[in-house]
Amino acid sequence: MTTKHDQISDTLTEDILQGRYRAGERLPSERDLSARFDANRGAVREAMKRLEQLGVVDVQPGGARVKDTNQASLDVIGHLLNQGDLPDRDLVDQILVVINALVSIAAEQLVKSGRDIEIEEMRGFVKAFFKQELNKEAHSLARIALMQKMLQSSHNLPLQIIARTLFEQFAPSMAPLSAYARVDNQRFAQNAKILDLALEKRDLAAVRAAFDAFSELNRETMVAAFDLAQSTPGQEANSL
Amino acid sequence: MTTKHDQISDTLTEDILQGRYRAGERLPSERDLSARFDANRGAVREAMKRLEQLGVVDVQPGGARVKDTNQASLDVIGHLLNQGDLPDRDLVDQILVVINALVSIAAEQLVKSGRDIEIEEMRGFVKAFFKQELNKEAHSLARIALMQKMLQSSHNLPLQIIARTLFEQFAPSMAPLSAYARVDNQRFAQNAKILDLALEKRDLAAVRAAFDAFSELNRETMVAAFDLAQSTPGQEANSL
DNA sequence: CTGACCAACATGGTCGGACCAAACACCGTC
DNA sequence: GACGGTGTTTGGTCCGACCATGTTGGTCAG
Repeated sequence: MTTKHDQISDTLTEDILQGRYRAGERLPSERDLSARFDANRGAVREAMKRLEQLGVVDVQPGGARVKDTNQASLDVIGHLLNQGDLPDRDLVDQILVVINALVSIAAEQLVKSGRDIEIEEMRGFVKAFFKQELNKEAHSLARIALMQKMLQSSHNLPLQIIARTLFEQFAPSMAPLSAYARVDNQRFAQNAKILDLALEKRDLAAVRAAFDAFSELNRETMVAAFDLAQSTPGQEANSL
Repeated sequence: MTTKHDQISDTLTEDILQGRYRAGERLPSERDLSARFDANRGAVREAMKRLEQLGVVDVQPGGARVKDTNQASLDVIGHLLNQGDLPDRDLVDQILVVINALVSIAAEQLVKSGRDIEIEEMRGFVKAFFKQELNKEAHSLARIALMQKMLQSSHNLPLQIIARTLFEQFAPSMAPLSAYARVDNQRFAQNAKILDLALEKRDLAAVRAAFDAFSELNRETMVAAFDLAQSTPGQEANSL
């Protein structure tokens, strides 16, 4: 069982994100909330602290007011994705754009100032795509490993934090869609070879171009899976 | 006066980020902490909730364990910047890299799918740099306005959230450095003209290149100011 | 009727003490 | 030395209370 203050904060977060409380509006008092959730005020307060840190609410003496979504913390993304049966398609696309861009920066940093060893290690991950007989799961794991290695090699803390935060919220929402994914191994292999070559030469522009192509292919794959899932609804329960 | 649980969470955050508690180590119990801070356990619990949400600590029945920095939330950046007299130079550079990249993505999105009106509005902000008689403050404001307009035009929520979060933590740390900034108005104007032209044509590659150059110039300016400040210490108090 | 002022009320912040279930540490048993 | 049980510690929750401040509504002078 999850803790009580987590239930409270989750419920309130959902309420707010779904617009049941408009931005600027005042939330019920802690005493009212403790009555509504049949909980002690202390538990409610802990939940409020969470909401506050999530950036969806501004707690002040006199009352707690709801903030606008775009003033929230990055962690709201996960909540936004979990609204409804399927995540919002636009949001999914936006996240993919950002993730790809972040990994692209990491690649750039790697080429610019990475050690030779790191480049070599990176090429090892890229070479995983040369083998075209990868099945769907192995392919997915290889893509994730590649991205994570890239981020790690960037030696850029904010970059790593942002990417991880985004990814952690994104992955669970996309997991049920893996059944619909269709990966074009050949195109991935093609792109991987170009990327590998660019890495070997440490050609910044080439790496950038190759990696963007790689990312774009990745994004297309996921968006296609998403659209396919959306047009074939009602199979959420038996995906496991 | 700040609230008590804020003092507690700030102090503990600082302690952890400065390595006084190693990753994996257990934090003192809530009861011990409430004694140390001469506070009620409820206040400590609220502080712990904040630390937990900050991602620097993992609270579980049995004890609270310190997490690794790169598992933290993006909000730790501000705390990391506030350590010591002057922010860490590498971290500052990393943040600038990320911010520039984010705004660059926004620019890309704008060119790809922005409405004509938005492009025009954007050009208005770019044109602000044509006038070379801008003083330091006006120039700084113009740069910020340009970036924010760009992010807003991207219609990418995660992007906006990330950029805002980063910027909000970054700006206060950089404020005292504005005195050391030396802006090369001419180069900015030059870059602005190229960027303006690229925007007019909606030439994606050109916009990207122009904007990257613009960002790089921006970054150079700030890093230079930073280095100058670092070599001229002991003037923190009278900067206002 | 309008506007300024003031008192009563509501709200968040803090406190002290208490109980529970689960995790942990210790110790004797085998 | 490995194992199991027990007592302690820890976080999670509850209750009731007090304070300072913010909010609200009503009163009163203009």
